[in-house]
Amino acid sequence: MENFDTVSLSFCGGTHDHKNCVTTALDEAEQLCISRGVRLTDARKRVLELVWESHHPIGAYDVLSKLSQESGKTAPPTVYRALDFLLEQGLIHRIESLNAFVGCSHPAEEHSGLFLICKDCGCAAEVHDATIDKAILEKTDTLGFKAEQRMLEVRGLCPDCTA
Amino acid sequence: MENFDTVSLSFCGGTHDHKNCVTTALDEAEQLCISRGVRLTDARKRVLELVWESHHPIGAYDVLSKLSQESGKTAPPTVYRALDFLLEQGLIHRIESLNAFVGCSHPAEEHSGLFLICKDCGCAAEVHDATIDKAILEKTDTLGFKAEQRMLEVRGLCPDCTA
DNA sequence: TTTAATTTTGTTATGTTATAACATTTACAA
DNA sequence: TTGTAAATGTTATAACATAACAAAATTAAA
Ligand SMILES: [Zn+2]
Ligand SMILES: [Zn+2]
Ligand SMILES: [Zn+2]
Ligand SMILES: [Zn+2]
Repeated sequence: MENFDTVSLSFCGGTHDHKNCVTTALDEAEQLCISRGVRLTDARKRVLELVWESHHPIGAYDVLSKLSQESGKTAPPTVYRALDFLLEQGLIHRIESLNAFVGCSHPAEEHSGLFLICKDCGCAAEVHDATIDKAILEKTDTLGFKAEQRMLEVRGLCPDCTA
Repeated sequence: MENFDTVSLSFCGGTHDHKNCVTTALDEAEQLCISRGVRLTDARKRVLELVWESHHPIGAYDVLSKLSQESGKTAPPTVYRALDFLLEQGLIHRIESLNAFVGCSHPAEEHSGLFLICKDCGCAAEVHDATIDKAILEKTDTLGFKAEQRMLEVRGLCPDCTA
């Protein structure tokens, strides 16, 4: 977890077989839910798939309109319930500054990522860094603040858009 | 900028003369705007005051309803324009995970804070840490990502609510 | 000091994101 | 198979934010 993970990196540049990313993610999600004794229902699985199929963070209402196209009229709670489930299970992340969601490529381990969001091409890469994690933890500990959840998002230009 | 600043700390605990905090912040804002050649109009100043008067991050529509109470019917753009101005000038910060705003107590220097948000009492403290800043900067630099804006928010329990 | 340009504010309407509340169906186990 | 819990459907509404254009106020120029 020390660099851009391959999937996220590919979002902003070279070609890759993204279908493969999606199926891999869905398979892993399926296994994970079984091992946890929770139900990855068809609706939830389809929402996860739609999030993964998007090459950018996707909003709840974009998911909704895709669902409506394929399954007829669908209402917001359907989507939000699925997204909530996926968030709880760590299968997706929410990007607060975009009100949007991205798939997580290592849902098995609990973690807080750093999201690099390109203001030009719109891609969002999830990266991890132990030094950052440690620095934040030490600060909150020192202050007597009991941290439970963290969001770290950086807006700027990705390598592809800087050139 | 190494610890909880006094103002923020006081939000979650002991009593303090918050009126004093507000007037200090308003005075500093006034000076800063003059020195920058931008106009802190009555409307903008009043919104800044309302944000400061709140002991918690305050939402745009809460500001709106206070304005409406005192000045008669007011529309959302009035508030959002003022908030946008204040954000541009660094006089307030936006907490993305709450869709809410807090006053900044050192608007003269450009900076990115770490916001500690108590899920129990709702207070939000802005703190700063050079180690964190450096760790994030190094990571983005290494990845060739040109960072422009950073959002770092931690949810949990503040010292007062932990006890 | 009138005029012109620019900035700020007013106003109406609408777009976007998210949840409450309650009914129905489905899955699963006793 | 029947009771229970979980998941989904449905309707309505809440909460957050901006587009577009008109009017007023400020500033700069003539
Ligand atoms: Zn992740
Ligand atoms: Zn880019
Ligand atoms: Zn600040
Ligand atoms: Zn607290």
